[in-house]
Amino acid sequence: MMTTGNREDYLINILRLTEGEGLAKTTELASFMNVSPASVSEMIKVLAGEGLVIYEKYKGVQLTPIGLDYARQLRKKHHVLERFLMDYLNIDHDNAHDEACRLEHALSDNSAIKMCHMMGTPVDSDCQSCKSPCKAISEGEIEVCPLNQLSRGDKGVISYVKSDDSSVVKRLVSMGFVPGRMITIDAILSDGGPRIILMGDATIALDYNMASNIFVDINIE
Amino acid sequence: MMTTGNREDYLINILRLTEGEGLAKTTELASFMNVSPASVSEMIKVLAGEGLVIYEKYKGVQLTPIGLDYARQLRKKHHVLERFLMDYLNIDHDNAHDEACRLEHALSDNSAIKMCHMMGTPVDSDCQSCKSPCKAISEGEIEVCPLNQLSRGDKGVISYVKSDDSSVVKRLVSMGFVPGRMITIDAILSDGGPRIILMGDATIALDYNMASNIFVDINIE
DNA sequence: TCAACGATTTCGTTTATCCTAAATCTTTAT
DNA sequence: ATAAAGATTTAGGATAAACGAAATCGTTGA
Repeated sequence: MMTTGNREDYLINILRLTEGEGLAKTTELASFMNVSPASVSEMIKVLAGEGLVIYEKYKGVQLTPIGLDYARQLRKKHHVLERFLMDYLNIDHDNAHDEACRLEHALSDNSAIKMCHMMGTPVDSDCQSCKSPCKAISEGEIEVCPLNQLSRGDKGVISYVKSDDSSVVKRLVSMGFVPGRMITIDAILSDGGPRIILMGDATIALDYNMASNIFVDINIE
Repeated sequence: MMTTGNREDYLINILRLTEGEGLAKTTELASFMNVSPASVSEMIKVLAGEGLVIYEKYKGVQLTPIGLDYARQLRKKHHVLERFLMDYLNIDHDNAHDEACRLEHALSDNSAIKMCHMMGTPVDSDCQSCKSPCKAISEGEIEVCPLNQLSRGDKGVISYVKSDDSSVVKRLVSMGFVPGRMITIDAILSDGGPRIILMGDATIALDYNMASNIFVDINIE
């Protein structure tokens, strides 16, 4: 099941062309991937031999269920990386896409899932782990709650940070509000006012609205 | 200057073995990289031909200034990725290291720098962009900056207040330094000296270190 | 000094992937 | 229906990188 980065490129591009149904033609794939039709033809044979695609000569190629899983997993990695590059690093879409195309082959499944969690649920389309409720390390009786709704003394672990405004997420992350960190509400200045938060060795004052973007896992008895 | 990921592995491992000075022996490098001495011998010749290493047969190999730059850049990427995987995704060191070894070849220079910025300055050793003051999170319109680094006349809105010492945060908050307040730098007494700050109707003098705990959003053109 | 042993390089192959050119299949226009 | 046009595959060769085995270098103990 461990194919090379190259084969992976073929798989993900077959998925892009077929979206799971229908056949991709050799020439189509070749121009899409900027390689010669001859190369496609050869590689397809190899992939077919590995059970990742079904290939009928002169007809076209399509993914097997196994190949489809594999390709979707790859595309999920692509998406999560692309979003990270765009939302957290301010890279424009075209460059983010190109870079994600390279990085996707090197990112482990585990890291991809953790990145999804870290970013809330920013991955569109078929990212299973991100469509399902993204609770970080679920166990027992846990509830996710926006940080601004916690009371003085409440403790919890950051589950995710989410906002419509990506710069808000970036700022919070750069302050250290990342999934997995434990926080405690030290003080609340007024109902809609700033929260004072303990996180690790730091004490941080955050305004009510900012705090509403941080979602915290808290234990319930 | 665009070598393959493979050549990059050789460069970074030569750097690891020599730390910029001295020679790496063929066998040493071979066992370090888990390849045969024959492979090392051959690859080294190629790298020498590209001006990235200096090679004296039967003696050993060392990086040229160009190769050294290249390898250090790679190692910087490795570090920033490793820290990201460990600090943000909670991956243990060994796995983070292995994954960084793969990802480092696919990460652009630009993204590496932006990741350093995003993470504050968590990258140790030779990460130039992280040794220098890490300002600029976004190239967009807003930048978060510690108050003590603003110049006379600068205006901004308090984004958050942060300190390792919670009594410091409490004191600042009790003075009125809470997220959302607008401030202006009225005067700077000396480089590392007190700042005079206008906030609402009040004028407040804060010492340089205290001011460093207040983070301000400023607009940039 | 010099022979033996370990370190290093060279040589001949292998694997993965690409390419161009030639051969072959499919489709379509008359 | 069928031949030209277009799509696809096969053949043959290139390149990057690896390996094992054989040849070669260098050092060191007697």
